[in-house]
Amino acid sequence: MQVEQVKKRPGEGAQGASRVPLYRQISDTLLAGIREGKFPVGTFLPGELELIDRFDSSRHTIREALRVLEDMGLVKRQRGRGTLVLSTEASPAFVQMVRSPSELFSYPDSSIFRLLSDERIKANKPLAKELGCQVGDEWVQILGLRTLGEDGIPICLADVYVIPEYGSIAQRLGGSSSPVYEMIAETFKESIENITIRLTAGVLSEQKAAKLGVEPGSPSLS
Amino acid sequence: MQVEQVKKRPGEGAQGASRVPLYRQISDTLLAGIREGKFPVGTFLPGELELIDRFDSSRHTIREALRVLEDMGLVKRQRGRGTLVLSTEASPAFVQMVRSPSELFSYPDSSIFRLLSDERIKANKPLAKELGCQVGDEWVQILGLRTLGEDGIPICLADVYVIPEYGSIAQRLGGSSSPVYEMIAETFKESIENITIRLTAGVLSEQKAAKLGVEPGSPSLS
DNA sequence: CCATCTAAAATGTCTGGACAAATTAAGTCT
DNA sequence: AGACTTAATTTGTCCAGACATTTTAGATGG
Repeated sequence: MQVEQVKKRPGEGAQGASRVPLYRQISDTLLAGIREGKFPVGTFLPGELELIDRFDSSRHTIREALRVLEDMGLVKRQRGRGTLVLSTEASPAFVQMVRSPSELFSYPDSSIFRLLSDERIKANKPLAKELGCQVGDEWVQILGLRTLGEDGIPICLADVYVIPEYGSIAQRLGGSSSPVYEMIAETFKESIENITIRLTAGVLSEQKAAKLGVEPGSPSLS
Repeated sequence: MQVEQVKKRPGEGAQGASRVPLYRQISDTLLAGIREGKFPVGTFLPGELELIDRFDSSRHTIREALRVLEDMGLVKRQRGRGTLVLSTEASPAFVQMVRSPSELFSYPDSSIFRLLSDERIKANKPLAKELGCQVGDEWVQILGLRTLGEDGIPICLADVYVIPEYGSIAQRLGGSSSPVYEMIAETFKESIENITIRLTAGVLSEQKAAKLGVEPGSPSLS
């Protein structure tokens, strides 16, 4: 039905570019401007109306782009005033979360972990064999990449498969007592030992888990 | 067209209540519903269209409300699927987690982690693309499988790639202060947040690390 | 000169509508 | 039964307009 579609005008250049949302392109442009010094820290970004004119887009899109910068902590928006540039570097969300007093700055470990994907998949043959399960079983695949610094080199790629049912348990653990995490982590570390790796993973239950009626507290996972 | 707008309550009646934006009221209502169990964790919230009908507002407003919940880490939105309820509590739960001293009561979590393989490989094309490195770069692939009980069903397969150089640093970290682990763990969790996953990874020095002679104290990784 | 008022500017909130893209489930064909 | 196609559902992106609220600066009047 809607196949014919006029393709709108944004796609005129290249559909490759259209894969990146407009508001993203705009936020990237503004971000570059901030880093280049076009919009120094302490000054105000152009108003929304001017940005609308400059990027030839709707206000909603402009605001979406500005929201990206705001979420990054680069700007602060104030009604009646404007969009104030706060910083040129994105402050990783964890910075303000780490309320630990000292051990924070002890290491200039500016590694950043970025979640690549998080999706339910069904085990194909090779994966099923590796996991020792049946083909078609559902798993939750978590893909994450840890990089060093901003554009830094990649350090670690984590590819983890978790069964959905396990999610409910993990959720319970996370909800009530985190020390369990600690313990599991230690368990993990213990078992590996010679690698000094710690890992704990849990995924929240999806409707699947709800359907199965896995009540928290029932150790009847086996 | 904009039909005169019914003036809603902002006018003169209750300006106190009018201070709360509509999308905020909606998000609060949904939040209450989540906490009350109307939308259990693991299920999906009503679709946007239904919410539009239920709250008699525009889609933009509904989406704004859902964005609030998303930013709180309570729900996760996925195109084509819906809005999944992840948790009933916002993230602050993890704050006190790190500090909890002990109480590592034993949990009937008889999961066992078994190391499957641990070998150096060279990135092929797909892996290189995923890692964002060049083909041929060396990595250490760690394969582990976590099973439940002895012969139990598999629960989690971990496939981690770590650069050899990073191993030395991990060793340094692990050797001296564990708080760093804490921090990294927290970082990780924070970045993922909506999945309640924590992960830290490091690799003990192998002969390789020894050969490289990476002295502890040299932060010259970058 | 100073207080007050007014108007302009800027972001916040809200309503319409339309198409795009991803997911899922149903259906069809082999 | 299994693979492929189709259609329906759902969120993502984008546009155009309107009014509200806050802030700032200018104008006014004492």
